[in-house]
Amino acid sequence: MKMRTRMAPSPTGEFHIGSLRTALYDYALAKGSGGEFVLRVEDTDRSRYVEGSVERMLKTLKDYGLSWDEGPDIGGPYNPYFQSQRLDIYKKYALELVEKGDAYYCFCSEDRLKKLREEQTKKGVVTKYDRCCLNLSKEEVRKNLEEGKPYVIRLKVPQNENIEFEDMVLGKLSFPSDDIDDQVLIKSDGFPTYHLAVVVDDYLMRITHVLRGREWLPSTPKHVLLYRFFGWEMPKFVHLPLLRETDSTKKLSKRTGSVNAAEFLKNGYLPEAVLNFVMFLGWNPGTEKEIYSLEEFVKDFSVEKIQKSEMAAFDRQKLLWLNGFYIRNLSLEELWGKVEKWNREYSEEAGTEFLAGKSDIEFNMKVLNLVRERMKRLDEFNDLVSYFYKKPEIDKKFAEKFSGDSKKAREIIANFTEAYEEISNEDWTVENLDKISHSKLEEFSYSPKEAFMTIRYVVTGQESTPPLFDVLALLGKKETIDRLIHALSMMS
RNA sequence: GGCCCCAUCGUCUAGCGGUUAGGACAUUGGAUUCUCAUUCCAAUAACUAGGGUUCGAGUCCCUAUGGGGUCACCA
Repeated sequence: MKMRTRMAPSPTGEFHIGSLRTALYDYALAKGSGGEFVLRVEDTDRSRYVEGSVERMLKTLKDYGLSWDEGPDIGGPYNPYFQSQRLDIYKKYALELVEKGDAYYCFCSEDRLKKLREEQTKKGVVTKYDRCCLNLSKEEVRKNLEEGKPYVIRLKVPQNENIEFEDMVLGKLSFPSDDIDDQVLIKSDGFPTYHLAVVVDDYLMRITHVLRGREWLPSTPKHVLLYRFFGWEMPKFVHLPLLRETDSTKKLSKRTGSVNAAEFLKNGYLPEAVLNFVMFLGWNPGTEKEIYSLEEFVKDFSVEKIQKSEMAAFDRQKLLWLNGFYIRNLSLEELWGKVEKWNREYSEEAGTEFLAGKSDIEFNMKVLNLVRERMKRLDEFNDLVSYFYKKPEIDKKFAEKFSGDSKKAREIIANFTEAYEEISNEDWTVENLDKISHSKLEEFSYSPKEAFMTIRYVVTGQESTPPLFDVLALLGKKETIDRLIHALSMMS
């Protein structure tokens, strides 16, 4: 069965990582069934509209490798895809409901509603509209309308009934209708609320499966009622687990890290890795496979395997591991491409310098090869390799700590400098450096640690680097000896 | 508070009446080693509690407890 899914974000801020998950599941369902994935902008709240957020959202989706068949940018058979451009449609349907007696005009002021809610809260009863305007006569309504009194249109929720529906994840669900408020359908500014707009649009756009976060579950009965009043067939509902931090029962929060989908890219995560990670936020194949490309995911994803648990944890530690895994499994060329791209887009913002960018590509690839398994994020590259491109700053005291005293440190450096000077340029290889260095170790009875760590530090300015002789071999004879001599002079 | 939902190693989870309760992350130990990583091997570690149903329950039912969602002219 061909499925049509939709992702319906509201342009009220940044694109949340949870929305990326919803989009991914929508995409997989549509693509996996040969159907269409549509994007629809739910911009019915004018007060919260954020300039440029639609464009940023589309870009983020593309950056993650997702595409859509219909949407605000490309249009489609059910134009337009901005709800703000469909006002007439919602109005028409709302009026149809009023006509049939399933909705009614309400002229209550927001002030009155607020007071009403406060009273109800104080009494400890369900907060809902008291139906003050339900029984206004046609005359009164007409008069109010003519006077230009602000109004809303409310759904007339039937009393004393259980509203039942089926969710594909949770199964049969039932809500007592008496707890459901007479939801506003059309706001006083003429815009529809979410509830009216989704139902109308999902129907008109022939959406077959509605995927959304679990927070929507309690308002689904309202939608069910709307489908019933309109006499429309309902789509399948699929409510997804909420996202939360590991070690916390709280929702995902900015304080513990990014929640913005685009920010992960900025922070050096690979889109493939984030996507792979996001796939498992509420779903898993029931097998032990956990590395998934988008294509594989589209093939394996099924609604049946979506978790029933309330929340799925966003394990940042695991995301980091996964990202490192992806980095290590890329070919050198692919990885270099990603490093370059990251630096082009984000290094300035991140405040790091892409020294390798000005250097020889062949050399760069060798450098990358040495550090790749030490990288968990793309942004770590620049710091990891800086000493290949510029002389390090070294600290005298620090250089001495490996051998215990300054005299010995100088001695080590001098002896190795001398030994290395005897190696010809052609013989300046990892194997030779290794052989000669070890023989010097024996000759002077240095421990491997004191000697090699001293050399490592004065040449690179770092305590941890790739294997020492790989580093020296790549750095070249001249550069290595320059640095050793410089260290010697500053230490004496 | 009302309504609704959920409950397995430290963490994320698999499990859909009979399993030595599986995997991954993390942790610890070992191998490799000049450091840091990587890689490989190994170890530790879980069914919230109490009642039922059943020959047999992590799995089905009830209750308690715990957690979460939601109660707007926001989505």
